[in-house]
Amino acid sequence: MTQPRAIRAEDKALRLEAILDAAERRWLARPGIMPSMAEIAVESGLAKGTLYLYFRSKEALFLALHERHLRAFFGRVAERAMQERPMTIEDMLAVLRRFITDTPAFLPLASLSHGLLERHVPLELGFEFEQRTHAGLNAAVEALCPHFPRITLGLMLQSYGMILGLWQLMRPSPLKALMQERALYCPCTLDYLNMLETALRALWRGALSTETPA
Amino acid sequence: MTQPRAIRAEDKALRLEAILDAAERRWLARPGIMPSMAEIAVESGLAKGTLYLYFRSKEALFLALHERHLRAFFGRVAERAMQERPMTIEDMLAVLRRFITDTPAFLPLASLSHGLLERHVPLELGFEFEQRTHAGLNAAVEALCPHFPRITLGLMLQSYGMILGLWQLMRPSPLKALMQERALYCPCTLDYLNMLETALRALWRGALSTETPA
Amino acid sequence: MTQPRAIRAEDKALRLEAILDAAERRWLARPGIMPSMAEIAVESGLAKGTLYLYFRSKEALFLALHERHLRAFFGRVAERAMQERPMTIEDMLAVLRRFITDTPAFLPLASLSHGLLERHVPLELGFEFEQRTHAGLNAAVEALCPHFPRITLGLMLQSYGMILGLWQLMRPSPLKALMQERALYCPCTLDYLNMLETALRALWRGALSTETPA
Amino acid sequence: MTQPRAIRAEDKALRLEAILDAAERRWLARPGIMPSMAEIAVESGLAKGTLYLYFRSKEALFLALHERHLRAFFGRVAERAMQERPMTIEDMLAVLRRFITDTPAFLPLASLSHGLLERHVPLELGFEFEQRTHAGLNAAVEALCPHFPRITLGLMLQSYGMILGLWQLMRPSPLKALMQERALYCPCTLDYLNMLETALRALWRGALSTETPA
DNA sequence: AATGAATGAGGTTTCATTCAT
DNA sequence: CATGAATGAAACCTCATTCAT
Repeated sequence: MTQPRAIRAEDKALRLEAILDAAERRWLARPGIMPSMAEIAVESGLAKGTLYLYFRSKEALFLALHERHLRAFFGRVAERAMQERPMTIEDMLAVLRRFITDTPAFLPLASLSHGLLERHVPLELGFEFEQRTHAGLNAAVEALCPHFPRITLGLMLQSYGMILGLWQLMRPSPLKALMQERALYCPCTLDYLNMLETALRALWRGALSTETPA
Repeated sequence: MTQPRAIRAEDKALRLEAILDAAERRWLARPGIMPSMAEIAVESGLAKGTLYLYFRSKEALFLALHERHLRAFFGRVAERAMQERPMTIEDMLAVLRRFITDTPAFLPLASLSHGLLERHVPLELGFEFEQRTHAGLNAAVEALCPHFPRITLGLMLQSYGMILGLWQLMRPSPLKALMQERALYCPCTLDYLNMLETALRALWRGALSTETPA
Repeated sequence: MTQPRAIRAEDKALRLEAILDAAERRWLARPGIMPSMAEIAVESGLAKGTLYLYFRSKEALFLALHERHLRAFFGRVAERAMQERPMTIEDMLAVLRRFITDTPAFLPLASLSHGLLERHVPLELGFEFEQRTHAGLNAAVEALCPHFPRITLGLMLQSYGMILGLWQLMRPSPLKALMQERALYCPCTLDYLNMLETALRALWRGALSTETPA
Repeated sequence: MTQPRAIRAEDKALRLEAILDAAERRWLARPGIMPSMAEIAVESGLAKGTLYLYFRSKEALFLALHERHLRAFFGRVAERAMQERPMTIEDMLAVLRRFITDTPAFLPLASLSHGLLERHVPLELGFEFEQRTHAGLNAAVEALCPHFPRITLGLMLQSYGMILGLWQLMRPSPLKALMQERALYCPCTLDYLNMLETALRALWRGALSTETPA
């Protein structure tokens, strides 16, 4: 009933990850519905109070989960960028598509994270999150520089914005299913990933093309 | 204490708008925090129950408010497009910037609308909303066609996604203020409107440029 | 849209009955759920406010409906009692069974009437109801006297109590269906009408038998 | 402000009973009016949320209270039946009268329980309640068998129906007081307990008498 | 007489968080 | 460290009734 105590820092880190795993599983079980702390506690086999030993608040927990996603994504980008063979926009899109497909919890959680979490998290906690994220983003940009000399932090931010915003407009939902059924939209608009790639292709082409106008 | 009765359909429409006005004021008073129905009732000088004569639920009320925003925006676009003189991307961006500036409640509410409302609103209600919105969007696209022959519904959707997503990343907040203070980001990232225009310029240039690759 | 005005007392009485009819229809549409005044208004084709011209309150309306039922029952009893041929307990039970079957709204409404209505109805209104009911009951007892010389007001009251109480214990309901499905009760307990007749037979035999003990 | 924690199962059972006690006190304070959960919380010295740790819903709470009553009654019956000396109908009635007098909350709550609770309680919860009650009833019948060889489950049900139904017709109320004042009824009808005993005597005599007719 | 727009009280339940054990 | 019992704020919506038209 009572879990063994995590004494060493190493064990604590493992337990923290286990909690995040549990939260992610519950999140995916009912996408878009924030699981309650009680739910996460049951899923992780710990008591509610124990969660608060590892996270100051529910928001902090989910912010950490989101950060884990971002870290994983930056990692994948850097990994690909490190390889010898040159990268094209299509390569970049492939990495993105792969990540989104592998990490189904990423997009719905990201929507929430930027929409709600930042507001309800102590300033200092949010600041540290942003700092770490920014560092990771910078590293990714630097890694990409050899492949896309004209890349900027701004373009990355814009791309992320597109990823998020388009998701909110096109995420699968009963309503979307109904609309498709009644043939309201042209087929293309119903496939988030394709639409996203089209958009990012245009965005990057427009941003990276040499003949930048005024 | 008791408000005069709205008997004629005309008066009812006015009262409905007045309720939306009240909701918008409360929304702006504490941006990002959904006001309670009690709050809106006080602000509008009506009783709580009366609000439910005009809106089936709280979500329906806010969805209507969002729809009013969208209608207004489409109206402005169409208005400009109807004029004789040709439009450039910059003209389009000017209309957008103007609208965002004039309608401070638009962006925060739009974030919520697509994030939450569709989930909590009866399917049929959501469907009608989408249908009307889609009609307005189509009208806007058609009005813009003479100016941007290569414009598509998809590009409009992508642009809206960028508007939304970027807002969530860059909306002003105490955290953003703190980050600026500590000089974490380059100045440009702190100005949502500039960043948005840069992004849309790139996106539209990439999408509308004649040398569209595969 | 606006109904013709009921000016003559006769027309008013008709309209009053029409309202009761509407209430009974709605009551039967969802047995056991008190319809709202709005519902009754729609069903009767009148406006909510109009109902209050005919009944002081919702409770008064349903009390009137219940009284109509009782009056009908007493009428049937008297009608049978007036006939030449002698009556047995079985004849009495047949009248009762017939009435219950013909008037499905009677029992559920009676349960409510005695449970709730008397409490929420102005004393004077309740008093008048009781007075009229008592008169009808007395008349029924007198009509039955030739057939059952030992009959008393008390026995009638006890019988009515049995009708009501047993109904509450045995009324059909999803729970009862589930219990039957799982064979919890012996079959006999599941048939209200049979159980009631068994009970009343015993009650009347015990009460009317000549060898009344101390 | 914060109550001591009930950690052991034993303490929890005590607290559960304490909540039922509080509910019963509030119920008696305004007979027939269901106290709100807030009221019960105050009376029990606990927080509202704590009540929900012990009962799934308000209805479940009152159903448990009713069940406690029934259990107590069956207990008393069994206790008397276990004694050596033979039982007569009058002994049975004495037990009943004693219980009703000792447990003033029983009858009003029983009326509600069968009228409303079963409808608003999840089927499974209601089923378990019925099952337990049925077991208790069976035990009582078996205990009574030596004294009343012809006793049946049906007779017990009929008796309970009479207890309930007659209560609803004769429960004390301002209206009843008014009627008595105006001498509308003969005195006997105003005394529930006497009327009930008369009725049950007749019922049992009729049901248990050897000369059962067709 | 008829209408129906406006009123506003009323109560259940959830769940993040705390802290005694 | 771990537990889980206790807390209590927060907000929606219904619907009987009134009364201006």
